[in-house]
Amino acid sequence: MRIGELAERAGTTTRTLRYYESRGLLTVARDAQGYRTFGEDDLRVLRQIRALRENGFELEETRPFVECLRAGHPEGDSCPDSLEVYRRKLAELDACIAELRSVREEVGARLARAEVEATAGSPHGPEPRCELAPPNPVPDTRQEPEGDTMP
Amino acid sequence: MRIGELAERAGTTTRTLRYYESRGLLTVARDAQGYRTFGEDDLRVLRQIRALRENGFELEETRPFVECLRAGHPEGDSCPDSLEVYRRKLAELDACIAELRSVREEVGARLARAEVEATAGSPHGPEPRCELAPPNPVPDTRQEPEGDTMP
DNA sequence: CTATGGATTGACGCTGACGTCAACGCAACA
DNA sequence: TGTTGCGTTGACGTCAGCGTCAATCCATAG
Repeated sequence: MRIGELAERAGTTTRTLRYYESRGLLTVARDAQGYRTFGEDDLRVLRQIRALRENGFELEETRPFVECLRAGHPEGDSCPDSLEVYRRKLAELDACIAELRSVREEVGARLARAEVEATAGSPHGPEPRCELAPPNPVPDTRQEPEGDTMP
Repeated sequence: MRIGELAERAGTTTRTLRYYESRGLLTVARDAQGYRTFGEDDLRVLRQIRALRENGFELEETRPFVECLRAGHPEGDSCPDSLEVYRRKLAELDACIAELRSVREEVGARLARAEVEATAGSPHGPEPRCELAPPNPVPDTRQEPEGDTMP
């Protein structure tokens, strides 16, 4: 199987696969023409990666799962490192949910307070979008002393 | 008041203020030396912006609040456009929280399932971080038909 | 006179996960 | 002999919100 077929079967693009390879997540063999050659195991690895990505895991966080699969285990989460990633993600999710709820309450309160002074307008279609957790962690380059609202 | 003082009083940097100006959020007068000159109203505008940003509002979403303040209203959320932003943000937050909870359940279930097969390891310090909502909406360049898991 | 401190503009860097060219090679089909 | 159609590498673009120089100017303190 070559890169185009694999991409299609995995529901992604060739660019993505080459990117994964550049990150060391895909080990690639070449044929006589210099074309990348993949097998069914690579497809399994890819599906694992995509499944995790869709749940908001960073690419780097999928590495233990990939290595676990490549070590011959039937599932990517059969290894302790993968479980550790699960646990970290759960903690992240819990923290994120708590934070979002607190923000939600504050915004809700502000809206309610502001709506009292003036007659409100007409409801209107919203277009919500959401971020799972990791991508673009809002550059926290500045060192924060201790307890800070995390944006 | 010049830019350095305003930055310090608002708890931000001069770079940030110049950036806001470039986005049209700050209207700036210049003195004889070409230095930017600010007043107390600019400080109020800035505080409004920073407060919203800390709650996960995009810079662009603060614009109605800024314009509301500049229109002479005592609060940035005294105008209908600002309220509309509040409502949109509430919808976003609700959608995001729901999504995160569903992911949390799935990851939790996967962890539980995987923990059954092997004796688990030692708990270990997590380092959670969180995203409020808008920044970096995970490039949805591909057109999705309808119901998709939003990553 | 010069050092210092703050101001100015402009331009590049950074993060993640790719998208999007460009310029090319290689094979099969007409 | 084209011409598709796949593959290759390399490099730049994207999104937000700034950080980080660099070179220069201005005024005040010593």
